[in-house]
Amino acid sequence: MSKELATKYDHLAVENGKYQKWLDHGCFKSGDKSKPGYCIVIPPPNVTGKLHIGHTTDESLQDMLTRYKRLKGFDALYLPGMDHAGIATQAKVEARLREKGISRYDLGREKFLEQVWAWKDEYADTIHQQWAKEGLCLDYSKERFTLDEGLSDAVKEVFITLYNKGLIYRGKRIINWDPVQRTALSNIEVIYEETESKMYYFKYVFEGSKDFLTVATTRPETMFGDVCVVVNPKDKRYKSAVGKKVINPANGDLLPIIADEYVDIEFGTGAMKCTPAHDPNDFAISEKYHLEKPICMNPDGTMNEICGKYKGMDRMVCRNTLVDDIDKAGLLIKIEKHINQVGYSERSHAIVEPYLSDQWFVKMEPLAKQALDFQQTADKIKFYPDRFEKIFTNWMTGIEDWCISRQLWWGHRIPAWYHKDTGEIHVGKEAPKDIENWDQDPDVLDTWFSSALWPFSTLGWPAKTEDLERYFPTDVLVTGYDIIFFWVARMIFQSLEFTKQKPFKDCLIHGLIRDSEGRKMSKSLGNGIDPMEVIDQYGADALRWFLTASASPGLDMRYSEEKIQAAWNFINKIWNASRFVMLNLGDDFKPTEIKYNELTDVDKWIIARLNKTIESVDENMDKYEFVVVGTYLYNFIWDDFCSWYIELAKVNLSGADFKVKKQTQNVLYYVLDSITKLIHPFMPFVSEEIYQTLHNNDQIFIINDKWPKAYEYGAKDDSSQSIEMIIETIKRIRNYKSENKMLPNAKIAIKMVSKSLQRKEAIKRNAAYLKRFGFVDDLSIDDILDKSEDGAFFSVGNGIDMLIPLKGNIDTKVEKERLKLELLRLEAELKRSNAILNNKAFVAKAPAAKVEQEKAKLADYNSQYKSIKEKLDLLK
RNA sequence: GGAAGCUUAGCUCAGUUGGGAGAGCGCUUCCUUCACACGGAAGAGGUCAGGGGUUCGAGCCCCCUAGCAUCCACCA
Repeated sequence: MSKELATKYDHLAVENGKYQKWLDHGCFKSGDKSKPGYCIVIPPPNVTGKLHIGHTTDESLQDMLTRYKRLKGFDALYLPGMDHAGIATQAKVEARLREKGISRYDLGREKFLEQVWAWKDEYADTIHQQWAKEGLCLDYSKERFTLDEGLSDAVKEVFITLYNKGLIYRGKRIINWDPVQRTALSNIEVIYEETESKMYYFKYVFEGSKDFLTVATTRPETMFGDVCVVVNPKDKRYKSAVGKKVINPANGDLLPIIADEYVDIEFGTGAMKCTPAHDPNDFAISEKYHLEKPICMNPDGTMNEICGKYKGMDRMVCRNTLVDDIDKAGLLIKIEKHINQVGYSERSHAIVEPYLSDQWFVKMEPLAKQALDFQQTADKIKFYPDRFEKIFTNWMTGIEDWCISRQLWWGHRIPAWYHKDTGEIHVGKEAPKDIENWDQDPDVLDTWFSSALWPFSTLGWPAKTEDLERYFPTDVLVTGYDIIFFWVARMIFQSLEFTKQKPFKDCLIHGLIRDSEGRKMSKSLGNGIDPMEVIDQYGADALRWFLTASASPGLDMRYSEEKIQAAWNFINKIWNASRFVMLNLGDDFKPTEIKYNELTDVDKWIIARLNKTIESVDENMDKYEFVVVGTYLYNFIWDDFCSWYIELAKVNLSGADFKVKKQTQNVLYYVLDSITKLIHPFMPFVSEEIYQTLHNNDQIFIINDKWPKAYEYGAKDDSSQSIEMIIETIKRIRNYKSENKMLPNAKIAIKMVSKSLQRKEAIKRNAAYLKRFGFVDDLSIDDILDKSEDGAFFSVGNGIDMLIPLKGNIDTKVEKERLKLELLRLEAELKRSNAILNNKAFVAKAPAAKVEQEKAKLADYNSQYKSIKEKLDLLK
């Protein structure tokens, strides 16, 4: 052991430089064909800025799984990449330009895109540095970007194929229009928020009459686009009105009154204005009755030329001005407060305008059906937790067509050209030959269109590559529930359509990280946590342990610094335990073969505990139950290994028996070595540091080693009763001293009593531990207790009693009370145990092992009860 | 309106086919013993939201109620 660990865990010293070394030694390279393949693709972060703690959560889980699989002997590929993030990135770059007083239109498309690419390079760089700090074992030789050549080709391939199959079409539909970004949005990019708005009631006077009917609206400015008033045919109030005309108070136009079942008699006045170009339901009515669809707004949300004097006004200004004017004309009846759901743009937070516009759509019904059918097969994607499958299938059922065109510049240009004269559409990878006669569609595709292809486009699709063959379908997708619709669902139907396979076998959904008060982290609240600051302060290992080992699948978790500190403390504990081991192995230590049968009881005990831990960890890693894994590791390392084994081993290490010492050293080495691998997926840096130090070699890397095997030593049914008994006895002694206000290190005499030769032998073998940790200076072992002997009496269990002799110094009254309490406790146990065992249904139905276990407990309680009862009777 | 969650110790949360209520932090008492005081030892603290049901047995399964938060849909 030429290199020693520092006395205190220093995360900065441990983590600095390691990542580069891993890269230099190709630790993250994939492609070893002698092993089975395994693959996780990173959910590509947006190149809009820095990674936040949500990314770190995702990535910690993915990295943990990849490292685990590597140790398990897989050729595990963790594939990196980033997303161009159309709207988001363009908005950032536009905002930056705006500070200089420049708009994208000033620059023009080409110059503007140069600016965006520069931005992309800058932030890609930042993201790379962040991944390094997180310690992600990404294979950078396979890194992809959604706008790179291969992926762009995949996008074109998909677009053209779907177009030719009739699953992509261009049409004039009501879409969600963001007047700030000046682009169409898909339905899920609109966030509905309950908003207090106003309901305006206007008089619509009948043509040639003074009578009127009342129409209510929340958006008066759209009245310039009205084409009729609709009532329900069953509405008696308006029976006679149908077929007549009323005057639009906004512009004096005559509007026919028509009848349609769509109108809800109960709502408002029962008379609805119909604005086909600015409302999806009105649009449907206009289609049904072949009505005009006049548009009254410009793309930037100002009123257009059909609005007369309101032309050029912003829609909200127009609303107020128009209402004033109508009021002056005596046609305003009332204004009421009205709570309704208003749609806001996810990115710009502008109020979204339903707007009639020419856009490209993906026809969802056949694709959704394919995905839903697939989930009925045995080959279906497994969601963890499985309730998210329902979220997915519910959404896919009855889903509307996906608007995929965006009036932006940053993104995949739609591969469609329109003939200047004939209007003919050409869709293809290349432009038509007589390009001078054609104009390419200026729009780009929704950024999620390319993300949807990510699991296979990154592996080379549409080419039939070796990687695709080897790593696809990918093994698990890890992401938050907030993007199931945006991304997960779309990957599934696109993958099924184009590869005829699922994109991933498992889908692991995690929750969101909230602040310590349970609020969502957001820029406006300023409550976001920068993962890089946390890493600087506590280390990536501590942050990763917190993120992976304390979050239940699918549930949100609160961030708090105390929890990170607790994680740090745990690592510090591991660090110091490692220090202890290395100090006690010595500089020239070379492990020799562990001869299991020659080990002391404590050595066998820790190996039994290790075996059980490995078994449980394996089982729960495969179920993605990381909290359970974390609990097993924590308890094993802190309680079993640090609190008990290291302490007990001190006896072996300081003893005179060289062979015992050497074997215990071997076991310490073996267990610590196993621990480093067990924690490696969670804490890659510190585990590497300890591993290399333990092996006295900084040119070997833990990730290339093998995951520990349960029962490499010892058998499954090995009993570790003798050490459990020793531990129990030590606890009893400590408790007795504490209760009796004795110092913990007060010397004490004890008498251990058992009729079993085997148990007496076990006590004799392990007497040194009792002496050292119970501070026992006089230990005697007997077959039978002379019940008249004065002292504090205990039944330790397992047929062993203990007496702390007090030779006349005992307060008999107190001792009697203590024993009575103990009897009461045992009586309750006996009652419970008997009740269960006397139950025929239990004995018949419960697993045999469970029944046996209960019987053994009952026997033990009985013997303890008997011992104490006898002793108590003698005191009377 | 529909769906899927959550409610367990003072706080934050685990609790894996139903079989003796757990952890971290905080709190009390004691201990600077040669891995660790970012530690060790011993403790206190819970009618598992409430009510009903199934079962020999329920924190866990079923039903109802209340509170909290989420997603989807939506009427002008």
